[in-house]
Amino acid sequence: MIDRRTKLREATRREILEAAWEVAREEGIGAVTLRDIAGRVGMRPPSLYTHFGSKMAIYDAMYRQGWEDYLAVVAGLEPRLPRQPRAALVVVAGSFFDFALAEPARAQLMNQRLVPGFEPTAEAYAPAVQVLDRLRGTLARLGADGDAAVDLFTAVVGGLVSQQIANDPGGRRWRRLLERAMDMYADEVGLPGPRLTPRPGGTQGA
Amino acid sequence: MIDRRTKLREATRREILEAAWEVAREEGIGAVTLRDIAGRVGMRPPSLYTHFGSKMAIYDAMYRQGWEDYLAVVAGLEPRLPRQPRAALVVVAGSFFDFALAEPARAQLMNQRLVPGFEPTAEAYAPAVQVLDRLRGTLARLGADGDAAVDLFTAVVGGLVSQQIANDPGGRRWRRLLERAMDMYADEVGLPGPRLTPRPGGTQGA
DNA sequence: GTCTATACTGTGATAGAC
DNA sequence: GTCTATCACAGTATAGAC
Repeated sequence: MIDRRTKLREATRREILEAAWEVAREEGIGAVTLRDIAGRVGMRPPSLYTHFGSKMAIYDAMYRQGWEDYLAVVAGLEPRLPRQPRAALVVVAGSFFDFALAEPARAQLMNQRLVPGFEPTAEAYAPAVQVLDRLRGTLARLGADGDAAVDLFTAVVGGLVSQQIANDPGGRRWRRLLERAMDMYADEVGLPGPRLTPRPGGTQGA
Repeated sequence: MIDRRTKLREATRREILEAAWEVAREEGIGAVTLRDIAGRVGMRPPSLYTHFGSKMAIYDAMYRQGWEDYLAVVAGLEPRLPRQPRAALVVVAGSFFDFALAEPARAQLMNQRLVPGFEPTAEAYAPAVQVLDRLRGTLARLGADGDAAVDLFTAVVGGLVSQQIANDPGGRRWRRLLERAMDMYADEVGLPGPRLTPRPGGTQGA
């Protein structure tokens, strides 16, 4: 039964989460304090405990929201992936890269263990698992089968993203390597099709 | 002039750092408190300020020590690298991987921004730069030239390490992919020599 | 120079009045 | 549901004992 009261509660929760994202964007995900959040929604800090059981519960809801948002991105992407496996690979990896770089604070919460002591609950982790399941299916359809292929993919894309955030925030130094990295990966797992980028030593050398 | 007093000071600093590493190992790098450290060395928390200007200064010294230790590993490794470029690649990447996995707390301090607000000073960052310079030289000697080759290498190896720490701590799920990842990388940058691992689809398929 | 005692500020969290 | 008041604990600063 969803009556008016629970709807109002939901609205307040959303308002609190939106304020938390604002603080995270401006101050960094680790610098979020209950006072900052409360100030933005016009509450005293203890009042937040009416809506969230703890600060970790707020992080948990943010984590879940981040993965739900990206799950929506992936779901919208899938029906219109390019037919060429390599081009599709670039679209999939690029969507993750750009989603992460659009809000580094969110990406750090979702992918790194930037908040000491924070572990997502099973419910909050669920959409992340769905994203991984979809990825597994997409890779298999493109011709990359098996756990190892998935693990290698997440390592390569995740590595590019975290290098970009850590060492060239706001730039594109590792973003520019994404197409080449996908060619490298496609060659390794045996995807068909011509390379999208020239192999550096191959074309101009001997 | 290094008299007895400054030597004692140095010893105390080392003792404090060792205690800090202990806490980091047991509780996690983000859970280190001055009270914990002080307790282990038999001091009151404010006394630590005689030896370190702030908690961040302790993190800074730890960061520097971590990279100095790994620099020593790399320096000891270099004279006896295998002649085969691919085998050498595996040794270099493996040394980083194993160094990181031996103490995840140290790796998180060194590679991720796990401590909110912590930025290494230029002095502490210096050994990290030296490691990167050596890596650049080593890769070039093996036949992988240019910034892109270095950036791709750090992304791949860093990605494997962070996936391992985050998603399979204590296991070897991504560690097992290291040789194959180095073959993949070697193929991409055009290193000579036969593959160390069989290409999955190539040998048993058509 | 080195450490202690004390205190100040800010944090997440709880209890109880309204 | 929100408030005030309060707590325990964090990092930090300073004054003073030795």
